[in-house]
Amino acid sequence: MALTQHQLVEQLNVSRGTLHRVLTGSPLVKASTRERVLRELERLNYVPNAIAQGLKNRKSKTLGVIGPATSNPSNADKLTSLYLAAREEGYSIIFAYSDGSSEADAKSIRELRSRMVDGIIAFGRGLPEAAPMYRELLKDEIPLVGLYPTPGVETDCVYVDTHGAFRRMTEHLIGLGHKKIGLLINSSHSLFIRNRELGFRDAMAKAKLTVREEWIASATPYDSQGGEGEEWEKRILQISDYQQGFWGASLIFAKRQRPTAMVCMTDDAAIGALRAADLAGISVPQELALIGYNDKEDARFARVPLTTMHQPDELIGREVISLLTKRIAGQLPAKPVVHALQAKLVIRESCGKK
Amino acid sequence: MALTQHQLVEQLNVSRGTLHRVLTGSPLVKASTRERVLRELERLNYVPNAIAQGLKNRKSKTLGVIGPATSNPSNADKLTSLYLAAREEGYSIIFAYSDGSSEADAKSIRELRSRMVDGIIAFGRGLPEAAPMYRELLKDEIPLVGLYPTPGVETDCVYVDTHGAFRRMTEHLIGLGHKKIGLLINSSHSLFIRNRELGFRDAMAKAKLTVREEWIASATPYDSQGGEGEEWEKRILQISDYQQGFWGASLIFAKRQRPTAMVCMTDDAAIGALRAADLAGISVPQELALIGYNDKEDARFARVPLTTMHQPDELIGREVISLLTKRIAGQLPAKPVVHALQAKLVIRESCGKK
DNA sequence: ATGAAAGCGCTAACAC
DNA sequence: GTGTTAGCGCTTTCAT
Repeated sequence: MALTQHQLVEQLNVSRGTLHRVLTGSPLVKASTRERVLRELERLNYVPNAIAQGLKNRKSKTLGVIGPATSNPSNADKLTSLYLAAREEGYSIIFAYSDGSSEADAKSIRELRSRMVDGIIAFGRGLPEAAPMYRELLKDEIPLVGLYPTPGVETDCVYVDTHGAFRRMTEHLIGLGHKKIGLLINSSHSLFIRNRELGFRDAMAKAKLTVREEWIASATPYDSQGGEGEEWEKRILQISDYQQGFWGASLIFAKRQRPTAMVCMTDDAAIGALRAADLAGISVPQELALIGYNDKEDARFARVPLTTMHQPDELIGREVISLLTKRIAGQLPAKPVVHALQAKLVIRESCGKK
Repeated sequence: MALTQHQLVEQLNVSRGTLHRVLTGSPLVKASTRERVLRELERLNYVPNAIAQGLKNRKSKTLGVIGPATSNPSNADKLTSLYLAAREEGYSIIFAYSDGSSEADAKSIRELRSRMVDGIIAFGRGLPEAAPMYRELLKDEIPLVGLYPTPGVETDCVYVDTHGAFRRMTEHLIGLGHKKIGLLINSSHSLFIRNRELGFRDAMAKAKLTVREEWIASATPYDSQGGEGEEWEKRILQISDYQQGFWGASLIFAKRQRPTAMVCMTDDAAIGALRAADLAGISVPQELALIGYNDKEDARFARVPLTTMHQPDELIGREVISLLTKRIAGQLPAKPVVHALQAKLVIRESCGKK
């Protein structure tokens, strides 16, 4: 069905060598031959067989994407920008979704290795549990770039500095005069989440403000007191950020004393908190300032438009692909490159105008 | 680096034939040999080279996904379920995002053809403009299943019946006693959108209710009166559903007479309308009932939890893959299979409880 | 400037 | 029950 070079050679009366030279733009071809061949190629709509090329070159020109790349709009945007940047460089993307469990990861890794991907991009949340998988990949010397640092894994990484972001969010609130500041977070052990809390605590400490633990709502599955490991992480993931925000905030509102501001894990959590505040008759931002994270579109259209942090998702794709292709080409020193990008504060109404 | 059968054969003291027979589970191998080989395979962590297999078998065991597969949470969910179902069948997914413009489509198609995908899944919105691309694919006899019917294209298709869904949404409102019903829609020429309006009009006609055109807000780019073609579609896409809902509703609220209920294109549009209502001091659902479509998580957490339609996104993946693999295997009659799934009404509060 | 031929890792048909 | 071999479509080296 699809045209092969073999068939082409017959039709065009040239040798495979010449055909190949035309195809690769080598100058060692007579201009008239080149032109004729090119014209025919166009007419016959020849598409080279990337599978055969891959086998021969031992480079498939594909990149694998592993992890929960579609689990939220921000990740989905990253995936899109990854694809666009990869295509510029002649790479295709093999999508190997994984919910982050080790069986799912293992399956995906096997799949990608079998497809001879030239490199892998790992969506992850910085869970220590995921380290063994990454290490296996590194052992095989497959170029790997992470979208969040995984504790105990030394690899290339392009990520948004959530620690710094939450520091700045908290500072924003402090700058607005708030002293009684709460935090809506969850009890995941992922760095992705833990760093948010650390950023918050850092800013509070730096401003010599005391952190009241009762104002930290660390959402936890209803029927349990705490836990760890994959099973635990999975259960946390099952509670949506909205719910975490809603119940977390409701719990805090029930205390004798309330904070005047809350730093929220995500926009969704902030929107959940906003609803809880509405229901409790607490006005935002007058009685309670709320700051979110992600700048998803919903943030702008929340009942009170959310002040939040915007992540440069579009940029991430470019950075990752640029790093990964250089790594594949062996143009990078052995030492892993870690590239932190900064989120940007977007001021809207949920902390008061200004 | 990666182990090949050639190397394996040396280490294991068996022939390629026997190795292959073990690998494919053929019974024509002495049990003891099989066991020994299997054990070694495991120990050495052999992963077959899918590229070489693909070249040899002339089946890459990959499926291409084309179109805006990450552009909204519903599509992203479909992509995930597609991946999971495909993996069950031994297929990998090549992700070829396209915004739906013909250049982007053409690039993606070329990419997928070059990768020898065994089949293609097309995310699309039922735009007549997209027909030529699909037809090119069909001409090459690449199995193709669409996720929405494209006018003028005869191909396998698994989709959610939005026409019926909007009929039922409207009927729900009518059943609640509403007679003055508006519609928030946009001016895309895609079937994906047009069918919603048709469903609405059908239900109104059937109930002998007059459709007041002034209550139909058909969002249009600000600086223009109408248009068509790719450029037009692209501009509409740039206006978010929230904005379309917000401005569309605001426009309707400004009329001398207002509807008592509105059917909204999507949940986001409904949330936009809800905000417009809040700002205009119109209470939902008492003065205005609002019904959305998609049941995205935001719908449940809107200020007034949205009554909406839930799409079986998880199911779609299975259906599509099942259809596509059968088509690839030649187990289907030539006549395209079109499979419409039904969305389900989810009653919450935005139309009044009940 | 052009052509011929070997081989990437795998499968399958055929020989033993 | 096991071994051998030709070739899938392409690239690349070497010869002409």
